Amino acid sequence: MNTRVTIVDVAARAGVAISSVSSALNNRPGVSEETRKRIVQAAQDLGFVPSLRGRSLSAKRAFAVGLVVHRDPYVLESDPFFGSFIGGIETVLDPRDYALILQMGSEPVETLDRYRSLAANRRVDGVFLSELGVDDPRVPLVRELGLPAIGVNAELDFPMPSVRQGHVEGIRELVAHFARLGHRRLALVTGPHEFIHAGQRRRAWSDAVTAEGLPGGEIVEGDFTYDGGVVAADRLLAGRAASERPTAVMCSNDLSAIGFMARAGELGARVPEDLSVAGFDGIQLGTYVRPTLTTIATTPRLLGLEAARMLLAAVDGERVADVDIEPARLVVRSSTGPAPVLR
Amino acid sequence: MNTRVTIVDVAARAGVAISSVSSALNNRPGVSEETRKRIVQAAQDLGFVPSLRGRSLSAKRAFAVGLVVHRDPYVLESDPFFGSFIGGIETVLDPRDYALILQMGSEPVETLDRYRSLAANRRVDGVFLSELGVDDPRVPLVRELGLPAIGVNAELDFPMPSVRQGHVEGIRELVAHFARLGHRRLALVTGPHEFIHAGQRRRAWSDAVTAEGLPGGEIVEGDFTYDGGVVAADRLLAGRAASERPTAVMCSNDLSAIGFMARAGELGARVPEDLSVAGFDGIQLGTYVRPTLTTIATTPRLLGLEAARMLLAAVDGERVADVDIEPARLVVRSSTGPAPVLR
DNA sequence: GACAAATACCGAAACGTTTCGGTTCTGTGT
DNA sequence: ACACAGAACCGAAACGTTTCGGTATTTGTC
Repeated sequence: MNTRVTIVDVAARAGVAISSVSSALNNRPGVSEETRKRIVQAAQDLGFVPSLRGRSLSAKRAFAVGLVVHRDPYVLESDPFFGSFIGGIETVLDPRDYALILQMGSEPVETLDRYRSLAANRRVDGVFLSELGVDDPRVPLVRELGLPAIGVNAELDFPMPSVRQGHVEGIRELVAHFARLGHRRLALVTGPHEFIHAGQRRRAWSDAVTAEGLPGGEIVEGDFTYDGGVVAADRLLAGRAASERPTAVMCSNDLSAIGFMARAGELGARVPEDLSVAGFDGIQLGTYVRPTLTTIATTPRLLGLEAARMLLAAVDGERVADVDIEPARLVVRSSTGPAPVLR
Repeated sequence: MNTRVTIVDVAARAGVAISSVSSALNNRPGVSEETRKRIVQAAQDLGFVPSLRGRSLSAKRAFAVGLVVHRDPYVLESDPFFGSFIGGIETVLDPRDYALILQMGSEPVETLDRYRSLAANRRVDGVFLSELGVDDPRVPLVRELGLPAIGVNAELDFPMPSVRQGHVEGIRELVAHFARLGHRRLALVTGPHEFIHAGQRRRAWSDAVTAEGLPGGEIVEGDFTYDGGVVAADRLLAGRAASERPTAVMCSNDLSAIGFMARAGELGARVPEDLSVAGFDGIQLGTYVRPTLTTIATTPRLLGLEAARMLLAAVDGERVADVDIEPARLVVRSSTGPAPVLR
């Protein structure tokens, strides 16, 4: 019973050749308006849906794109990024009848193999490259595999098209915010140096601090986790007199900022009275914790949307230009306040 | 240059017919050991990878399975479940050369359409049904579409094969834990009643409370979010004398428990001195907050692993039996303690 | 009314596998 | 020496589409 209706059924019902059906349904020229109507009608009557498999073989396309996430599941757990990012991707993929193939590799090596097998049997027509590392081995790999790819928040000299959300503006706003509040002793908690976006945020921070004419301040490396924030708070606050502690800290993502705040409280630093803390990302959780977290809000959904649009264009063989979406902006909430008066 | 090596190339090099190559490479009988070796060698020399598209068309299979997530991105954001769940799925899919197609629908209606189009062009060979609702419309739909499916944490009378992780044991352990600590005034914060697992946890709770001979206590409906926990804390604690407040509360997931704890603190209830709070899930965040969260720890990775194994079996036409994985167990941390002494 | 050009339509090949029926070959038993 | 079973191998069809070259038909021109 369950034999699907194919193009030959439609052709038979409309009394034409299958090539005509194909032309009619794909709006190719060379078929009269009259028969086109008849064919469309027949297709509709029979509930014809072109077989993806047939199309795929003939068109040499997979009609799918790939996203390989290489993260520890437990980091992913609290990661706001991919949910919204994927949501944005879907928005574009769906109307074009493309699908998203998701792979997860915890080990970096494993990840490379995923790309390799994705390419080997041509399961995808293109891939996203997100969470880029410095000298990321995936870049030469996809190039070698001849796989169209779009970089997400890549460096400016990235060798393939890339979509970016500016971080400079937001960070500059934050530093200005700190300066206006009278802070002089700043500190930064970075992400792991092997991620390029960690380095980007770090440089933007240093530039902004210099531009405001403030002292450089300490920089400690975190790891984008809650725990990393806790450890950073220990490094910057534990065993120090109030006068030696920084009064304003930016953490390179919200999760670590939240960990930082929690530990700061335990170490006797009240937020924001003694210490201002800000994050980066704009995750929901930041509006729930007390005090609510000042942050630089990103829009991963938009990033995904634009990335998908670009990838499909690249798959179609178009030359696609880099895109900069609306930069991440400062969102002031209650974890930042005036610098404490020194005794 | 980029023309892929196909089975005919292999056949030519080995000096045999393509049908023999196919037989040899798929370990079908009817080809001598000698020529099999020769064929395998030729395939290796040429770096032959069978085309998924060709196989797909011929075998009438997509070699992919689907997962449709229907959640608000912002709930997903803090959701530990899918990261690990998907990780578990991949473990099984990968060696079998299957891929996972992920779709996200925020609207329930949208979700149904996703399943429909997934089935219409046969993009997947089967799907997972997770986060089941009561009278979930997806069930009749996949049935009508003739799509193999596996339920995840479905009810016992679920009409298709399903993998479950027991929640009864852990909840019974938690209630016993509360009883042993001297708590008599209990309360439960549920999930939205339209999710079956919310109902399941609620019933298990009531049963366990009765079994321990404790008074029923209050039950308020939450929504699995941090905010829902905050609201529930207001409902149960605000404007009440200590003697009227519950002394032990279980929230139906960790995120809402964390929200509950935060608000409880603001309302002057110290955790765990005045009030014991427990969650359900076992997310990483629960080990970070202070006090660390007592919870009932689930293992979504195992759930995904088993679900994928079952789905592939179902796709192969096997009759697959339900599977119960190791139940979720109580993990006592520091958010629960002895009941306060009444004045 | 003849001829060229444009249009509508068709048939077959191509995409890369698997499968199935058929042919050739080898070896066994009589 | 012959029949015959079984193994090894082959050719072609099938899966469902798109594309391309070709033929028949219409239209337009002089």
